[in-house]
Amino acid sequence: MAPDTLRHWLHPRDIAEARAAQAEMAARLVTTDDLPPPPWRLGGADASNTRFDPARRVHAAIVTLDPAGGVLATATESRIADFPYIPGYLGFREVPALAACWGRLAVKPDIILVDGQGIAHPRGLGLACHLGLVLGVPTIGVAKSLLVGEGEPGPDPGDSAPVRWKGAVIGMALRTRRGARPLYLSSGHRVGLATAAAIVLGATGGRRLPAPIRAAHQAANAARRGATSPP
DNA sequence: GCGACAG
DNA sequence: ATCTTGTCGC
Repeated sequence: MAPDTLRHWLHPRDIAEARAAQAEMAARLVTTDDLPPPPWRLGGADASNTRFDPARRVHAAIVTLDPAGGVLATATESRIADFPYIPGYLGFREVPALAACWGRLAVKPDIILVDGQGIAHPRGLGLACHLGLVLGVPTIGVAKSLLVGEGEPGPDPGDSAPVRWKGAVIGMALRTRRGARPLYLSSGHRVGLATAAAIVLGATGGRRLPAPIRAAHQAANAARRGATSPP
């Protein structure tokens, strides 16, 4: 893509431009499987924010795990976000820092599990889609709550229910652990929903969140704790 | 106009 | 997102 297109996708000057960038990206999104053959190295992406400064400094992390779950590589990036947190526009706040993490990550994963929505988003372009398009890498949206749509799975691990919104299925509510709130999965980029569900369920290991997301969360928190300057 | 609202 | 360790329960 042209350099200025990347600027547009990462640093819109206002909401109108951000919406236009999301429309461009949505037109390029691939929501069916376009993956290398397994086994895959799974990655996790997440960001941590500071209390009392919720709309400024972001601490992002991407980790790579081997098929057995061991951490192969970690990269973090702490910076002042140039876009505030606005529901529906999270990508513009977190993707620039996550892209910096990707550039320094010593071992790249085949698929990234992203802490946020994929296409289960008002304009079909959640954080996972945004990151996948900017990096050109397969991604899965793994959210802990819904932004749009509805869906309630049964109580047993593995139980699922479609997430429906405006008459269409946009994702899947998946119970990964008994007694815990479900996860909401949706296609990010180049990964279909069925494959996404199999991958997430296989990486759960008895916990609510899949291992790559947990590892990324820990790395992002560690970056925040260890960050210099104002907490 | 009112309420909802990933992280 | 963040404030927070131990504690109650399966």
